[in-house]
Amino acid sequence: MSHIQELPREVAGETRHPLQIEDPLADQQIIQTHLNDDGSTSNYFDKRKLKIAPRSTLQFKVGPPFELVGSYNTVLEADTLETVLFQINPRIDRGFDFIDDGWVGYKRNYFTLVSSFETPGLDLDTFLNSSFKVQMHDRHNSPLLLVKYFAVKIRARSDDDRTEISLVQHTAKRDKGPQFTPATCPLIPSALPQHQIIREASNVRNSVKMRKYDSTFFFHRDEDREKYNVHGIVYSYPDECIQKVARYERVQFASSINVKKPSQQNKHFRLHVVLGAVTNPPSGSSPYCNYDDALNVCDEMTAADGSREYFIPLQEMKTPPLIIRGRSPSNYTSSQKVAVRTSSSVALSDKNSTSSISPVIISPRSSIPPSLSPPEQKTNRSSKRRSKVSENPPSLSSLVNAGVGQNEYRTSKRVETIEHIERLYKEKTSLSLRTSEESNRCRNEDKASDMKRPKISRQDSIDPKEIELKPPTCGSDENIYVVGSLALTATFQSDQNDLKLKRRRVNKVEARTIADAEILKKEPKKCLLSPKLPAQSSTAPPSPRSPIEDSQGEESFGDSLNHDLHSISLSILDETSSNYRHDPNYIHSNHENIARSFPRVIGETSFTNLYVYKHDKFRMKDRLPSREILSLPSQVVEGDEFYQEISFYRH
DNA sequence: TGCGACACATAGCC
DNA sequence: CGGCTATGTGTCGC
Repeated sequence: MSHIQELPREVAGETRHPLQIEDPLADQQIIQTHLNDDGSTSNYFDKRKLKIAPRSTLQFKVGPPFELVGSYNTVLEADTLETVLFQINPRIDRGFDFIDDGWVGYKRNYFTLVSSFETPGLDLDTFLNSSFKVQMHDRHNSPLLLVKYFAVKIRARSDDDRTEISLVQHTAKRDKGPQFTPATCPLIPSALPQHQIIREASNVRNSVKMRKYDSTFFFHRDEDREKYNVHGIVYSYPDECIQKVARYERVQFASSINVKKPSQQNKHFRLHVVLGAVTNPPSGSSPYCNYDDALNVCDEMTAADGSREYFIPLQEMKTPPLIIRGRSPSNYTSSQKVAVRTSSSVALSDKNSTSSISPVIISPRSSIPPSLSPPEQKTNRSSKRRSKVSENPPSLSSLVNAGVGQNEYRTSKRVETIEHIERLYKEKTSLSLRTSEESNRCRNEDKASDMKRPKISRQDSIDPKEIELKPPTCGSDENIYVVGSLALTATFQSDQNDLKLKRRRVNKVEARTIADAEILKKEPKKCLLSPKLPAQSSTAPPSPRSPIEDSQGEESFGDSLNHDLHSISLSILDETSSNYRHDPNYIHSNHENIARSFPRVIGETSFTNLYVYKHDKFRMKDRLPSREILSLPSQVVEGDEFYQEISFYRH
């Protein structure tokens, strides 16, 4: 089903909010939410400005779309000699945020890249029972080589000087476990599991859950031995358990990379996914020795049994340029940094507390005067550092929370989570939110600021319906307080019942991004043509339901999806115009109590791999001109000419 | 200055 | 619910 068809008319149709869409303040939204194909969301935020807990589901997000680099050598079905078509199906599921029109990752953090491949027009059983030969395009006399198996591998390279960049992978044990280079992954054709499935399956240890996901990720050829031809390719794969999806999790760029050019400009990197056919070397002299180094046509590998194998590339895709932020402290903090002081855990655990007050104060790190900071403790490596939370000086607590009472102080290093904030609402606790400047002002001019904002008091309960998604205004409006993408507008309106109502509506809403609206506006015809391949449409589940067959007994996809949506429901908006812009004069109506915003311009195709299937050739089409900066085309079709960027593999 | 190593914090998993 | 696990990132010291 096409996203486009689900578009509410108000958004798809016309230029309903042209001014709002252009609002430069939209760029300052702290969290940009994008609806993924499967109904889950990707929440993009700048880690300089917002710290989210390492295990938060908000750390999962769909990364940049891949574009075709090229298709290379040809594979023929051995009996019919028909050409086999291939389609790599990659996606990034963790580690890259869309910030300021660019895709940004962190050198220290993991990313996840998953990929499957498909053979359009060739069903799986036929594939498994068939034999395949690969023909080298650049050698007239090249023999047809029998394909042992198909495999994908990933590579990274600098976009500026074209050098290859090492990738490293960790196990879940990280420092305590081994490091290794992402392996070439033998694969059989399969659809790519949806983003939500990758999330759910990311750290599964429970055997029931492992079984639940087994058929999604693995094919066991020996479980149905009679069904498959022992001469089919399925029996030349190296293992009984064959992966259907390559999951490269916990991947990082080599720690030695320089993320900036000598000029201090950001370097750009790209991640590549290469599908290849793996063969044995032909008997006698290897015809590849010439190719390997000079033309980089194929790579020699060593099989598990020690024999030589060759990886013959068939197709390659790559991301748009990626910015990698290094370890510089500036990449972890800024004057705009949003941190949170919350006693949520206290409020949540201290059921006996008579206080309903749970302040959440946003302030920059710099808002804590050094004199108020806990005294520095010089520690040796041998002694554990003390907990920053448990040893907060009470004097600071009383200062920061003056007039609030028994709330525990949290340092600005504390992680903010949307879940935290939402939980506070759910528990009907109060909260007050501040921008950094506001926080400072509050401490320094407490009474004065209270007078400036007579409607808001830290003792008052703030109704969730007063929450709006707004850009951080940093004091431009005294009645707006910002937390993440949330802004509280000072008002006395309060109606707890509305919350449940809104939540329900939020879960039903078919959210669209303004991005989609804008792209539709600019390129209505191109966008209405589905960018998806027929194969993608036919292999993808028709609805956001789990494709996993035996899922009883486990939390359903829908349930977990609801959790996920629930946790970010405050970011999910309808098409009301007031949700698209910062409007300090906005007056709440009963109709629209929870503001919702999708200000970032990200088109649907930003998250769809950029290729089209056409005349037995894959071509990168010059689509999405308004956002072409995201993915400079590696291939351009102009008239009958076909221009292609030089790739890892030259032909 | 940047990196390896260790440490802390915190949500998810079981 | 409590303990364990995984992972973003703070920090030390070279």
